[in-house]
Amino acid sequence: MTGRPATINDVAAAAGVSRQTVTRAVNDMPGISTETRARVLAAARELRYRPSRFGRGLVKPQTSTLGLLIEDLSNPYYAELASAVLGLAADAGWNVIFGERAHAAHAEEFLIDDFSRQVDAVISFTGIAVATSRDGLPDLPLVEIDPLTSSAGHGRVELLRKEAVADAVRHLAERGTKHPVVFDHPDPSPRAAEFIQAFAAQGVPAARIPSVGSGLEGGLLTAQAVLREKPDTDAIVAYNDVMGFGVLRALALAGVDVPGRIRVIGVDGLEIGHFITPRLTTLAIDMHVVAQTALDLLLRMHTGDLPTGGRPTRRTVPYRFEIGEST
Amino acid sequence: MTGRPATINDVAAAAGVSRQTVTRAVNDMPGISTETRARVLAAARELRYRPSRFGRGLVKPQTSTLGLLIEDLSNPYYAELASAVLGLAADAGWNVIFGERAHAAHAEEFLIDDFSRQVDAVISFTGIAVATSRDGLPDLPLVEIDPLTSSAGHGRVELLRKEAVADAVRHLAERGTKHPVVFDHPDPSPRAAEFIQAFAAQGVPAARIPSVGSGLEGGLLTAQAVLREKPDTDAIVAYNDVMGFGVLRALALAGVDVPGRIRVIGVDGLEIGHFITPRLTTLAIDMHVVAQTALDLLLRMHTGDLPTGGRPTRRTVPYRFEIGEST
DNA sequence: GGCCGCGCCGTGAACGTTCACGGTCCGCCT
DNA sequence: AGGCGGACCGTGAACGTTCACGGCGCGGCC
Repeated sequence: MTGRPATINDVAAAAGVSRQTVTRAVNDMPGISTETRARVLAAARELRYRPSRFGRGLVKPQTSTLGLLIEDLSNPYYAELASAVLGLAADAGWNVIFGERAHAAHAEEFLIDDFSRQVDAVISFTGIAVATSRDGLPDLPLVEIDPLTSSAGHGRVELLRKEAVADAVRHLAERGTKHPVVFDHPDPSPRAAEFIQAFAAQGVPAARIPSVGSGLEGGLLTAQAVLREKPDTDAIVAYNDVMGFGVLRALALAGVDVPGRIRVIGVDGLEIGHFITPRLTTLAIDMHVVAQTALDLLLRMHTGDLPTGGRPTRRTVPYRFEIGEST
Repeated sequence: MTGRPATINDVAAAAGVSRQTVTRAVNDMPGISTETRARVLAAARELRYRPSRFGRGLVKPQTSTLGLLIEDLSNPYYAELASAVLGLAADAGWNVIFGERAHAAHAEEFLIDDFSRQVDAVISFTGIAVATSRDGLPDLPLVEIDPLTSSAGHGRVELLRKEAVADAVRHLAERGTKHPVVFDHPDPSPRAAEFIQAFAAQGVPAARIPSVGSGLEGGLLTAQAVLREKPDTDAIVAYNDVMGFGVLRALALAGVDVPGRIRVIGVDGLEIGHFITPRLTTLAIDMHVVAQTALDLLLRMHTGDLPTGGRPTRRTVPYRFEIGEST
């Protein structure tokens, strides 16, 4: 009884009609009498019939599906992009399947074996390089946002920090910063390097601090470590806003005056940063623009307007420096 | 040239082999010589061939897809659940398609016409009642989380606030709260009613305040309005944590002492609430448990273990009262 | 009364893929 | 020399749905 799911033929047989009549009943098509429709729908209910999206997709103009691969949805930074992509994709008539790298232990194989088979194109917003082609098959359209490594993606949206970093560092220098520290991943990242270089250009030596942990907790712990080990620190550049919030919390707990004794600046421009006391100075970016750019690239790759092989197509979106109360 | 996408037959013809050989080449199957494989893959590349997931899904054991409908991904509350569902679903071998109500102007039709056709089951975490059955067809498995109205879903995860609300209100009353206000949606919600009722049980009259706007900004604006119009207010129950952050910001801007003059409490238990100064007192819930419960319900409906019609199956997850620094 | 039109319903074909099976060729063994 | 196994490749069928078309019966019009 609870064997394989019922097909349209089962329903047709049960109702004593043909496939086509079942289709007409199920899809609200004309050319069927009210009584027949009722009889067919009753049979469908009885058999728990649901039309197979595969059978249908084979015939009907296929609704396209986009895979969105992000690092961690619980970070508002990624959530904001995800939200923007979702809205734009819906407008374009696309469905969005999510993949989360943080929670998928087997991320790589997942993407290759399952994900890429369910999807017509991929937007990746995770540092790592993703492999989208199984041995020899043509790549599916892939747009990478802010990729750390120069990987195999053939559409790239690069987030320009240079200008904003310079503004931020100048801002700090003008306010007398002498001993700044720059939080970084355990592995050196270009982001931290840019800050340190910009400080150097202002004649200020900045120390790179590999953060202990990540996220809010990581920001807090790293800041506490800095307070202990580098007591003359007068500015902290957090790796991102979320860590910046953790830093602010650590400083508040330690009774450190911000920005009086230590100035704090984040990266991302999360909305909630505007509502925290003190309001976090940050490098902000418009996620909606990022999403729009990525999706535009992707759609054009999908229609064949842009190549999925050869040289990557690049787009850039700039950060802007946004002064809060924490500097 | 850039007409319809290439099929397996096109590749077979171009390589001068049969369909089956193309399958063998593409899927790494044995029984094909190295040279032939290379020739086929070259042709596939040339024609931009990608196997259709519909054609394949029709034959192979179908990977199931779950639709997750949430209110607004940019609210960390929903993002946390989404993240949890994503992880658990991936473990169970399910894909997850997202729908966002806030960004889908045409949410209802979207769900009915597109969404429900691409999906084998639905988890809905939005207040509104969703319709999943197109006229007469059997419902697909649907689990609703914390549904406002008693709607048509046949799996329900209800979030129990009663106990925690009582704890919170008692906590406030013990600390001498006399004139609390309770933020609410424009339309009266059960959540606010529960708080007001609990206050009444403690002999404290609480005022219901329909919030102006929602989110961080809404919390801020509503708090400012309260400061103007109800200056004797000594406690604010925000509708959720995010609004609570907005409230805290408004009070900080106005120089109001928290919790000295006004105590603030939120609902949700967001992680970031622990890192804000003052740490927000809140009603917390474990989103991972919620996700697990919902998914368990859903999977059992999907396998037919639980009915998708008849009386809804209910599960409950309790909030717990969590004392921070804001009360 | 014959013809047309319309409402209702059924029949082949097609969509793109994989599976089960059958065929061909070559080399090797007896 | 004949047979046999294995490597390689091709042929129908099946998956579940929709589309284009064709058939039937009935009422109305000339």
